Amino acid sequence: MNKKERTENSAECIKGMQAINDTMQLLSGKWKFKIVGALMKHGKLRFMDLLREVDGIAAKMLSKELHELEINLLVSRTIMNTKPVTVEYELTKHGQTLERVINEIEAWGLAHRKLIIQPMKK
Amino acid sequence: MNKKERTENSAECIKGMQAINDTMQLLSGKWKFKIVGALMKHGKLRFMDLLREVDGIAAKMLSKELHELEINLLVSRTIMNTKPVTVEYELTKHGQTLERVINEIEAWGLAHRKLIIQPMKK
DNA sequence: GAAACTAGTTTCCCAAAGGAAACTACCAAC
DNA sequence: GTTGGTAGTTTCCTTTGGGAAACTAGTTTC
Repeated sequence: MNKKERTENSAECIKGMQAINDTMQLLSGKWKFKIVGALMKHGKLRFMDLLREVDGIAAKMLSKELHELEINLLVSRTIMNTKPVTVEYELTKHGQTLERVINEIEAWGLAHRKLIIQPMKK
Repeated sequence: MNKKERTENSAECIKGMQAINDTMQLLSGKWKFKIVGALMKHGKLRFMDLLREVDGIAAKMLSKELHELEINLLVSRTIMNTKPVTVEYELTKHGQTLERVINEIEAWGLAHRKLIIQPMKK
């Protein structure tokens, strides 16, 4: 490997680390994955639906997390012209691209449970 | 969908959520992904190597995170018979299976940066 | 006009996460 | 015997994350 290749390789490394940071920052915390998961499974959901669907979350946290997801263009927020007003939350097209990531994380978790957690109990 | 199917579907849902929790618990925090990433790229690394390689980490955190990764059988710790003693950390076979997860997270982060972060600057 | 639903916000508090610096302990080289 | 390398641990402190409950505000139904 010559100097140019090493420099490029190092740059790739840093870029990759940065990319991992980007993703994890958007999805860090106790609730983001669960909210995205709920929206992935049900499509559109209103605030109160999410409050019921995401087990254990408080209104404050739901509100805060939805804001952050909206700012990052992963979730859209639509105020409906109903009485009383309802608000629909939905994954954006960009938000839907998280499916592959979430599937991998889920698959690894299942495998880990089979390989490590279950055998430990016996 | 009959009652049995609904029950099974709901059980699948819960299992999937649990799997996501399992994975994220093991890899939560500011440093775990970076440590695993460093070991994935370099193979074996000693404590001081990691301290230098993982940018910004303090000895306390590195020590704590390595313990947790070791307990969860993702990283192995080998004391070498050298003077002064050195310790080699390495991903276990199980730890190496994280590669697909990390690749997806990295790929999504890169795409996100191209789609959302870069255009915002212009 | 009181109760109940919508969608949040605000306040106050606690626990967990994380950082900086000092410290232990062993060994080698100078 | 002092400096410097190995691999950590300990202490003390600040920041962040998160939870419970009360509160705003508009609308509808009884």
